[in-house]
Amino acid sequence: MEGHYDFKRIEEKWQKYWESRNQHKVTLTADKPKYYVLEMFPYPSGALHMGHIRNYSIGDVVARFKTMKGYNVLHPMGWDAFGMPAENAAIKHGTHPAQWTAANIANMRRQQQQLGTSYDWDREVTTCLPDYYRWTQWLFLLFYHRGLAYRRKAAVNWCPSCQTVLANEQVINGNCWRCDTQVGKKELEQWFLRITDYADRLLKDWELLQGWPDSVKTMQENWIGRSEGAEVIFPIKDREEKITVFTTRHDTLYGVTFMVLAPEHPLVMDLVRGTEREETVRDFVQKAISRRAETRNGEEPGKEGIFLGAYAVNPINGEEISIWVSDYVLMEYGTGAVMGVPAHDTRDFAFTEKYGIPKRIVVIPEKDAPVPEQLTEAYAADGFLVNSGPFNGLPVEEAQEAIADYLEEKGIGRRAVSYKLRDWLVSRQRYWGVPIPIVYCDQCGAVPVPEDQLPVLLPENVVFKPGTVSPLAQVEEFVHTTCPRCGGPARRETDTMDTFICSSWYYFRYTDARNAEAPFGKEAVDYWMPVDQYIGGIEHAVLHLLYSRFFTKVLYDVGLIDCQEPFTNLLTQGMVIKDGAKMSKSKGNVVTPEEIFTKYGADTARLFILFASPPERDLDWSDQGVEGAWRFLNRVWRLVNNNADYIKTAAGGKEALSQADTDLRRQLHETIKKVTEDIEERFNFNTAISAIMELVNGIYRYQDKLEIGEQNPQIVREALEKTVLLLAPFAPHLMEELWHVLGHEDSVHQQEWPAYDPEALVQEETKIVIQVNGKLRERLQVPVGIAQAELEEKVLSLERIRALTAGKEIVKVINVPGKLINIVVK
RNA sequence: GCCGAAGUGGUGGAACUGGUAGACGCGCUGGACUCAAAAUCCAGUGGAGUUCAAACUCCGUGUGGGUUCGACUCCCACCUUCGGCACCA
Repeated sequence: MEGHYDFKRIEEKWQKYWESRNQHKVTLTADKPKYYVLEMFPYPSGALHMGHIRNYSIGDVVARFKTMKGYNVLHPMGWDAFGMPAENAAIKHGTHPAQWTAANIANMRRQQQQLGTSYDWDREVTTCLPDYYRWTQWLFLLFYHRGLAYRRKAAVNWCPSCQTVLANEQVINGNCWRCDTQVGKKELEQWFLRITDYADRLLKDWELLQGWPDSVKTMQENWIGRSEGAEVIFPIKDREEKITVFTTRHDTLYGVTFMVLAPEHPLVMDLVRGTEREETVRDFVQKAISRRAETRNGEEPGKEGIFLGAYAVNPINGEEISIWVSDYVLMEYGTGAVMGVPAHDTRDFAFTEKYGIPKRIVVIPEKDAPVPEQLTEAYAADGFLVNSGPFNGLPVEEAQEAIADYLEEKGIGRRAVSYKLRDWLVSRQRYWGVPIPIVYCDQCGAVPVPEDQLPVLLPENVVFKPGTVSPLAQVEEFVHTTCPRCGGPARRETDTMDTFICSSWYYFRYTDARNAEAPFGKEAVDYWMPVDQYIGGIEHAVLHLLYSRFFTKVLYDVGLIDCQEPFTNLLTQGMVIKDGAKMSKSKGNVVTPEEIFTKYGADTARLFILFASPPERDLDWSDQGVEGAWRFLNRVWRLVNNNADYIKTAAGGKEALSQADTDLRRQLHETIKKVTEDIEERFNFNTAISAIMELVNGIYRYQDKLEIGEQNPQIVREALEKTVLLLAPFAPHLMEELWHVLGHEDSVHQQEWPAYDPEALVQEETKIVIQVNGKLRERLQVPVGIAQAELEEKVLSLERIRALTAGKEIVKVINVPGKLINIVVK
């Protein structure tokens, strides 16, 4: 036998075998418990990288394990196939996005098959094909008819490099999430989805998501940014209009000494129109707006302001306060107007310091303490009210209730909630996306394309030129159409949809991927959904994962599905890094799946990736670590092959087990227990694999220590077969091979997952650790059932313990049965 | 600034509910096999010290305190790294 196994031959052989048996095809089987495991589908960029390999290896272990556990497992794969890179490639190389994408898909699918993944390819979903995007359009119209999709003119994020707008979630630190270019603002009429309607439900359904990491929940919570407070209505002196502000600190209403409007606030120019301030204010506002467009997030903002010459009246005490405009107030949040309480808000404090506005303290930390003359910084913490009329002496929390009641009673305000979350901007000025199924008619306005006219096909004859806006707008045959309502001439919407819409519902489509009558059938979706285990990168914490939750809730409300959350359990895998940094071409630390497949095969790649670290953590790529995984697989291969004949020929009657037999058998069943728990409860594949390694070492040691005649072939056989079964989800090809080497004719992946035998775990003796004052001093082998009093006596009579306790008082003896005895002496 | 995660040998990482710190792998050292090497198999491997040896002692999980018979694990304060949010009233 040669030194190592022929992975190429073995992996190809069994991939063909599985395919020929249709082994990974899954159908709705109502009497079997289902399990839906899903890895985030990839963008077809051209080739898989190690992050993909990690993602799919984790998913495949879960899928194969659950299959062996008797579940009807849905494990599909598909392509998030619309998006910018295809269009950029078209501009650069002249290939059509459709062809470029199809070629990439073909290559990546080949690599996934090479990895040995157990996908049901009959359910493959490709978002750029009409049989899929037809239903994306259908869903868009469903949102539209429910008032959840609407068009509005707004200042939106604009990426000059991608030549398109972006949703707020897609702007990362002021830069485009895809190309990292700095994002600016543009005033455009665009389509939005009303995700803000679902803000509260997105926040409240956490109890359905016990299986999600806290980090992701916190990130979504911060993003939604719910604040409870009040709106207060301030009349303007000598004018009809009123200004409403949102505040979370209505308890400090008596401390208001000024008011600030956002530069975009409509009242700003109204207040100065016709006064000598008009020009200066207009200048200021324009500069503030353009400055904000240029300011990167993270830069220290200026808090520039200017007085408008007008006064508002504090409704709670009738005081007149100056009205200002400043860039530190945002039009998009709350009401775009803020009451200034410098003594209790750091931003207001800084503003008054700059412009010499007075401060008034209305909260002090200790009840009835003297009110300080001066403040060096704003006091934003808890305390008791002062200078607040009838509310003096109340603690902050009670004062908020009392003042809110008072505002509502007098009709000068009300309790209110405000969110940071904005509606989802979904228009994109690009070609390679789903056409928005809307037609504009001079007579009828915006008209939805009727369902029976779907899909609105993406035209193929498009000219790609760098820097052109909205390529679809240049395709005359596409743009010019007739109005579905009045039959008159009309123009099609030429923007396409954000690709995050495509990925917000693909997991539903998998349950019924070839349905031509509907996005999915009710029976299929109710059987398979929700996804039991979702696996992917944390970078989607507030993008894809938030959008998908939103979609699911809408579809639930419509009655299309029965689940309110799409993903019951979420595993966010860590990055694959090398030499302390994320793999990247510019750093020159890239290892490609292709080279590992060629040198070691897929099983080694999988085993290394799963062994090197637990899935949520970053994984440090190590060539020597890969070598170790390769060596281990060969060690198993050798062990099985060397014993195959021996255990077949020597299958005799059951004899009494020797001590070595019992010990090996105990180790085997302890390993089964541990591996099962590690996979099932914690996804700790690394410790599961290490336990199997120890077992393999144990079998080697058993055979090394005993002459052939002293060994028990039945025990060896049991150990080898179960080792192969335990390793099957991790190294599916080699274990299939070895399963057959052991004389079986069916697939190892269709076997039952081994159960441990509790009787094999029973020990006659156990090791007790003995401590004196908490320090390990001795170990003692004792029978399992030993009486505790007898054990203590035995321990105290040990020579070494007597020496250590001689002349000292034994204060007490701690006895952890079966484990440890600690003698406390003084 | 706020929120979250993490800091353990030369190294990737174990230690699950407070109970033998360092499993398993890598690397390194020694041995077997070989003409030799590769491959493989076996053994050793946290640091310092005592010892012919068997053994034993002390130190040791980012830092400083605390709780406890006993702390990588719990509490308080701090340091460092990574990630998210960032004028959100």
